[in-house]
Amino acid sequence: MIDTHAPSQNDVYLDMRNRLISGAFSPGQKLMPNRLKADYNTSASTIREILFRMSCEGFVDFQEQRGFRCPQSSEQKLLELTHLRILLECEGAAGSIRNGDVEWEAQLNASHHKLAHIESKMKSSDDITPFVTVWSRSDWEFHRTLLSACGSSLLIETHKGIYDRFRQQVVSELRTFGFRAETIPEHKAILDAALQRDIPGCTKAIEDHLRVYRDHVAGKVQGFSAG
Amino acid sequence: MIDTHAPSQNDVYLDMRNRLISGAFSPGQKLMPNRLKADYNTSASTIREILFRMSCEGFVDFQEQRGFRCPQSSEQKLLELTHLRILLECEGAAGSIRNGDVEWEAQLNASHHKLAHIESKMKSSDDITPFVTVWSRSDWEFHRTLLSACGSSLLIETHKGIYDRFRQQVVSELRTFGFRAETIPEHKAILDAALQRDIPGCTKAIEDHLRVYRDHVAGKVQGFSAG
DNA sequence: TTTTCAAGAAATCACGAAATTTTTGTATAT
DNA sequence: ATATACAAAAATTTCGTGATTTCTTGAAAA
Repeated sequence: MIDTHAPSQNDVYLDMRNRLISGAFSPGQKLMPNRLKADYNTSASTIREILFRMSCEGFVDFQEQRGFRCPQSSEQKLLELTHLRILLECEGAAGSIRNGDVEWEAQLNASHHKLAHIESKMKSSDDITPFVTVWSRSDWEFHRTLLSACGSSLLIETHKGIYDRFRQQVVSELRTFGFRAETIPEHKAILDAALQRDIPGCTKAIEDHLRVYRDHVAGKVQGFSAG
Repeated sequence: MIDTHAPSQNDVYLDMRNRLISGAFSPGQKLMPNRLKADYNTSASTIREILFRMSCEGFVDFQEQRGFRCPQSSEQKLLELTHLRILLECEGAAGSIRNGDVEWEAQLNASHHKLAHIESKMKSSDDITPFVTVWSRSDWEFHRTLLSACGSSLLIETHKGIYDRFRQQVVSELRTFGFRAETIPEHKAILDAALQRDIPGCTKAIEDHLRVYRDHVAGKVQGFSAG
């Protein structure tokens, strides 16, 4: 956003959404159109409109006459988000396993390869922060590809919304962005089961991958650090 | 909307949403703020903002620089909506069965009683149109109550969004609003299984209740008329 | 110290006009 | 007759303003 030209509404939308998801605002923080307009070289009305849009999707809280706020994080929210993400992701993966062709297998392989590459570098690194942005994108790319052949664009869209809100919560609660050393074998297990067309196995692998967030909430897990 | 005073933004939102769901606009029809503002005695900007909100929820289509449209109906959409509705409703019902207390049982009984009352009147009536509005509300109330004790407000909200879009599609494809004579025993089966805390049975009853829309799409069912 | 209240500051909301883009209709050329 | 170019009309998007509401501040009373 250095260009002096006014960016398109959609650019602003995408950037704001990204900032929200990646924890650029602290939970509960007020999001004021009059302040934000400076960041994008547009008017307050435009920002307001965009904030409004995002409040429907759950990325910002909105109260009439009280403006917009970055959503408060809570364990309950993360629990519900995890629960729903598991449900949608298992259903979508099952669909892809049933319908996916060789092209899908290839794409899944490719996205996992990139993800594994980054994750192995992160594992052997003290500070993961420089990787976090790329890893985030790769993790999404892998999970997105997993569902991409399920045949239901509605399921895919719904899952994306939940996935992003899940990420938003994880970032604000765990400053690791959700990366753990264990994600490496977990992602591998998902990939293998999917390529073997093993629906129950894939379902289980996805549950195992995300179960940790449920347990975290339930207070059963202490360590969340990477490495 | 006869009052000359400007209604609150939320009133307009609710009414527009209702019109969209109940088929007041034909699929593909343009939704222009400049036209619509007359219906509500507000400005075009307000209408625009509301339309934006609803585009996030999927009740209207939006294209940049091209405005808003009532969504095109398609069999594929109904299929995907049905699929997702089954998934969410089964999961939510299972949660309610696990967590629901006596109060939940009572509410479920009450909402089913009202629903059954209307449906029996509709069954013995030639023209169902006068009942359609009340029936719609009752059907929603029953299914909402079914999930109300599941413990996840996120699941409830997500389900509501899908339910409403499902209804929107059904209305535009089948002018019966989705009522069939068979819904009466189907609703009863759902109620009974839920009260017996029979999760597999309830899941199956829900699937049986909604399966007909899948089959309709697949061309396996001809008659959709009520009675 | 805590609570109440009022005045000032700040933010939100609805509105309509200006600017941009798309669509429509007509004339011209191939 | 079809296609292209151009102009007029219509619709969409953006943005600044004023009215209304909410939030903050600080002094007075309990």
